[in-house]
Amino acid sequence: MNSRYDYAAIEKKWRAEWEKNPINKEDDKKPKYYCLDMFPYPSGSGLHVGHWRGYVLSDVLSRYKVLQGYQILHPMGWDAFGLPAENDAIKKNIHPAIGTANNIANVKRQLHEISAIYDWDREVNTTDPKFYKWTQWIFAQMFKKGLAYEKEMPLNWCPSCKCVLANEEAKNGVCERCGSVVTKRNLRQWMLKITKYADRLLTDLEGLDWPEKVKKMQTDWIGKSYGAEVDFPVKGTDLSLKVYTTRPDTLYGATFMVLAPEHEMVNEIATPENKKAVEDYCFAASTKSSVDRMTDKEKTGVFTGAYCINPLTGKETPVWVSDYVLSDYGTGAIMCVPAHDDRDFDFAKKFNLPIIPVISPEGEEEGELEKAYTGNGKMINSPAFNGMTSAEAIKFAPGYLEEHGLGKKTVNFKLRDWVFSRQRYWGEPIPIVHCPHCGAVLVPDEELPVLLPEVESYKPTDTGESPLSLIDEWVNTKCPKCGADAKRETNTMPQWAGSSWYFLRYADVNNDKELASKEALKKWLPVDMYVGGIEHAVLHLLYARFFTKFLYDIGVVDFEEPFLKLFNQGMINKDGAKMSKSKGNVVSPDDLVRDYGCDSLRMYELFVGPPEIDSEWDDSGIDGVFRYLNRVWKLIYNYKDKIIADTKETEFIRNKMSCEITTRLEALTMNTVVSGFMEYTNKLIDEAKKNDGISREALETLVILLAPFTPHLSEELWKELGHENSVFAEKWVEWDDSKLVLNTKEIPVQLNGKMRANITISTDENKESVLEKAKDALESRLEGLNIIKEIYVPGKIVNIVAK
RNA sequence: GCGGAUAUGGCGGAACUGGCAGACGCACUGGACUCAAAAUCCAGCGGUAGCGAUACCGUGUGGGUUCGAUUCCCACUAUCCGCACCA
Repeated sequence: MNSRYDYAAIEKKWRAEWEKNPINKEDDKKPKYYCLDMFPYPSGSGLHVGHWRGYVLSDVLSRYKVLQGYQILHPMGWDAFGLPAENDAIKKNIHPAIGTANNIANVKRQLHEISAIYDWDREVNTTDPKFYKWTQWIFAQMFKKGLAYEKEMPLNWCPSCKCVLANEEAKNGVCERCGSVVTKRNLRQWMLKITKYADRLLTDLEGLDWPEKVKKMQTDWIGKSYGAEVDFPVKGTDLSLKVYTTRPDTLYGATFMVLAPEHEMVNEIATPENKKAVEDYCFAASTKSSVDRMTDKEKTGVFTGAYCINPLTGKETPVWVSDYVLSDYGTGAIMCVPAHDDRDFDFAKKFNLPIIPVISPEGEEEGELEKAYTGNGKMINSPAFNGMTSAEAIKFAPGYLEEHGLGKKTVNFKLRDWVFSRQRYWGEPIPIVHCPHCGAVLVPDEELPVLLPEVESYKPTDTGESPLSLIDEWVNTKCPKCGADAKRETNTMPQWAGSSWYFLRYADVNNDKELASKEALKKWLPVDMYVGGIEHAVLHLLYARFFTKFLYDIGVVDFEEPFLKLFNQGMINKDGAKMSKSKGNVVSPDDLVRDYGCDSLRMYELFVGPPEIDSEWDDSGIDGVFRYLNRVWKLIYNYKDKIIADTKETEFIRNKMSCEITTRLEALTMNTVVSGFMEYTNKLIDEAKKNDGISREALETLVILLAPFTPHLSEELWKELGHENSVFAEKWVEWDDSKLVLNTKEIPVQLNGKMRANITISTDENKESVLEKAKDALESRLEGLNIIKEIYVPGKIVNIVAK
């Protein structure tokens, strides 16, 4: 054994050894553990230390589970469709498939440096026809069930990406990918009916072991609300306007109505003298950017000239049009209660509309309202509800309206259907043929995959058509149903398609009969631990849950939730900013592996801070971990031939260490695991020096505990301790609870709550004796004082209260 | 605007159910080894006063509960995150 810790040689040796003899062997006698990383997009700039963080964490867990006797599925793959590869292809004039393959090769090389126990035989790649065959197949099954449909409607259009965006990709009216301001465009697109699953997506969140934050984000995104639909007859016609409200209790206070500019009845009800103004307003609204529509706080609007009748008061309510009303939520029309809604209040003030309060705040005088009162209170001016509180009325009102045939109880969701087509080349072709006679016809399952054809130019167009539409020989085909001349769908699927189900494919990557066999799915799924960034809280994670639920409904999988436990690792920043090539603050793992070794970097990735919090990369921080591993090396080097029997102290330290490391590892507080290692190893080193020797149990415990974190070092030291087998063939350490306390203990003594002395007691010492000792220790300080109270918390602390 | 989270030395951060605040590490200071340096080892390292034992102050701010509060309660401030005209 070398006196120096030669990490480079050790790591090279064991990596080769594991290549020949993988430490994770499939064995159906063992329980399974599926530990999954969110698979990366193979970008050209490669991995930085921030990417390592999650991968190290999941690998530590996987190796820990190996030691606990599980068979592990810990796979890796590539989410490789998408715009960057396509844009890169346009720039370099190479096929995106080639650029993608190059990037994969590079990132794969970098991933090898982590020494994770990935099973590369199970690699998946979303751009591989053998894979996207099944992405298309899932779409086909959705089509058959009526969950995939075509619709023409105003959609989010990113002028820079030149394609439509899903609602989830256009938060705040800005493209999630490139930050451009999104415009609205009327386009015919493929939609997936995710809204049909809204309730299940909401209620099933409850049982998941996920961060509360993510559950809340999904809950808010789904946005379930309870209320009522109320019909307002349009004066002088047979028409009526349907509105949705969550505040049916305030119906007596509804003094006007507002329609979204896109509402279908706008034209119908506008009076001739107002028609021109209304049309002008609606046209202006249609050209306004989504951002402006969302952020303009100043209300605008136009009167239609029409009036509705408030069904409860019988009074006339003028009907207005304003772009603060959303056309695609509720009914696209609202009743306005300016007294109790901020937005309606602003509108009423601006256009001088009547304000009638119907809720009176408790204990306050009625008077001219300066702003809307949105709190609870007593119902007033509301014959049917007077005497109730607003909380009572809100429950009572829907039933009352139903009884009188004025409306009905309803729930509404913010979640919209998923816009599922993109006008770009580098994605899965949608397996549809458009026939002049039969309409949209599915490509039969047995003809899948519909291969992505070669094309001259990948450049997107401004027309809302995919580059695929330029390839006549591909576009022109026969209708699978009637054989007539027909055209292929030229849109492709969004980037999220493959990632919505890839975790199923790992179970059975080579299957060409099914997306995965029933047996394989039963064996490995669902995912026990899913590790990845928070940025997918409502995108990927919502889509994947939706796909899983659909596949459950058609009998492909037998579970409804794909990811039982989720962990979001924080980002690693440098100089206070997210690492990026353009900022030049990228820290490369390659250099650190060269200078400190993989084991040091693995351990430092965990030590840098609490794993769920964003952390700042500290260049010299890794020195501390490196020094620590050198101390471990020296401990074994110096004492492996000086083995003595366990002393009371080492027995205590190794039991305590086993207990602490395991508890902290289970809690995923990885930074404290590392500090725990340092703390207890330092203690063992002190003991070894004191006794000029140390027990075999102490050294072996340390080496096994370290194995998931520093696998190469542990293997080497395990061999140095005289073992033939791999350390990963061992069992995870156990400890003896009865050895977690020593028989004597030092406890603090306080006088009036201030720490004044320490006393040594034996663990079973009685209260009287402890207090006696404590008072002795405080003797001089107690002179001239009267003891008022004596507190002893057994084994913890003594506090004497004296005056 | 609404909702959520966080606040501890020069820095990253520990502290289990209310019980020695600052574990562990970085940086720094002094010492040993060395011709010298690096590496390593030893010691110190919240603030103020003191040669010193020690004393007082100290977990964002102000109050409260308690023998005892980083931890619980109330109010406030700052920062970060999510949502944002969803009726």
